[in-house]
Amino acid sequence: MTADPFQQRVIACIKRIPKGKVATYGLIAAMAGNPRSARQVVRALHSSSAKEGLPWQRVVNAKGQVSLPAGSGLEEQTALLKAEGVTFDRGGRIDLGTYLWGGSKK
DNA sequence: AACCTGACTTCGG
DNA sequence: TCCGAAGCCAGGT
Repeated sequence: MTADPFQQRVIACIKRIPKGKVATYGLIAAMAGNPRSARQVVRALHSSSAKEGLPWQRVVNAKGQVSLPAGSGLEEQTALLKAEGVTFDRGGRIDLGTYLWGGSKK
C-alpha cells in the first residue's frame, strides 16, 4: 500500500464533501496539493473507494458531468446524487455554480 | 527499465 | 457551446 500523503489527502477531502454537493477531480487534486494530478485522484479513488467507503459518486469532472460509462454504475451514481438534492440538466450535467463544493473546510 | 493506459484539465478553433 | 489536441502523473503490463 502506498503511504503517499497526496492519496491520503484525496481520501480525506472526499470524505469531507457535504451531502448535496459535488467536487471536481481538479479541485480535489488542488486541495490535496497537486493540481496537475487530477488523474491520480481517480486512481486514489479506485484504490480506496470501496475500502474507505468513499462517496465517489460526488466526484465529477470539470464539465460538471459524471465521467463513468453507462453500465458501470453511472445510473446508480446519478440516482444517488438526485436523492441528495442535486439536479441534472438536459445533458446530464450538474449545475456547478450551485452544487460545486467550495472546499472551504480545507 | 520502457511503453501504454486512464472515472482529467486546459487551451484553441 | 461543442470538438479536438497537448500536457501531466502514477500505476500496470
